[in-house]
Amino acid sequence: MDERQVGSLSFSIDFSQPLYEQILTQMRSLIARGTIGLGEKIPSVREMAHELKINPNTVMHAYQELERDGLTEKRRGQGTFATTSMMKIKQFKERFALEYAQDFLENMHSLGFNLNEIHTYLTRLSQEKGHRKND
Amino acid sequence: MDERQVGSLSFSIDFSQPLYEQILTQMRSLIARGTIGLGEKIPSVREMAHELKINPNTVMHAYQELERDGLTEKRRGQGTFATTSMMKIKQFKERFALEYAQDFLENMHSLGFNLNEIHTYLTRLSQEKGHRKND
DNA sequence: CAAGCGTATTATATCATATGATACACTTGA
DNA sequence: TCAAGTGTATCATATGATATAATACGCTTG
Repeated sequence: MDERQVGSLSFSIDFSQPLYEQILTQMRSLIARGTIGLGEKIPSVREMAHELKINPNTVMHAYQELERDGLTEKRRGQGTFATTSMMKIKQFKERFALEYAQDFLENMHSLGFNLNEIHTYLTRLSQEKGHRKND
Repeated sequence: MDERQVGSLSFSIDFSQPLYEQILTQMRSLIARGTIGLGEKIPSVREMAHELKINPNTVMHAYQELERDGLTEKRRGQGTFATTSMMKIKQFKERFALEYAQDFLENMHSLGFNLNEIHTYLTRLSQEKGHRKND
């Protein structure tokens, strides 16, 4: 694992996943959580590539996905910016939360757990971790 | 999507995932849920390959993972059998349930949801689906 | 108009995935 | 005994995703 700063942002890069997916996931989180504010400029393709020591094409790949997610808006000659639409971020979060929850339910179901057991399991796990700070 | 019978078992194969992963996931589920009983013989590598119209090597790949999971035992010259150990199945289920739950919590967390919101979300979703039969 | 943007193209390399063919060692039942 | 059915191993080959590298174009701003 490798922790790198790009401007005020921190990215952790390893080899467990495709590089563009790691950038994508972490940028999504930064925007969804509001660490990057509405309309705020995000690092340019070249800057990201240089700071993370990876190829600009790889960063491009991630940035194009962000655009499809509705989380960013690109302005030619200026750069890439977080969306100014709170609604788009809300929609993104709803969409992915739904997907994550469905996948989770489906996975647990395929192991033979029913809804009661799934709830019990998640409650137990989240209580174990529950003494961490709220955020 | 393509639904195929292998002996008394049904497999659905598409191109959304690697073939060996689809076999692996579905075999895991069949054993974890008890559709395939303790010590029961599972289809041979060649039979699976023939019925699913895929390469034996691809089936082998999946079967070797099942072995590592502790869900099957191979007997040279005889075939592959579901484990006779209820304990191993229980351990498998615990391990994956933990992994699925942790991934889910982490994913939701990265979207900015806190534990309360996660629970609310999952409850809402499982209630929507809740009128399906228990199984 | 230079510097910094996103974008496009072409080439190359590696790895995971999948297929195909063949062969070997083992077990069972006829 | 031996044929048939097992798991296993080893080649070769093909494709797609991932990543790098180099280069160039069009747009925007100071």
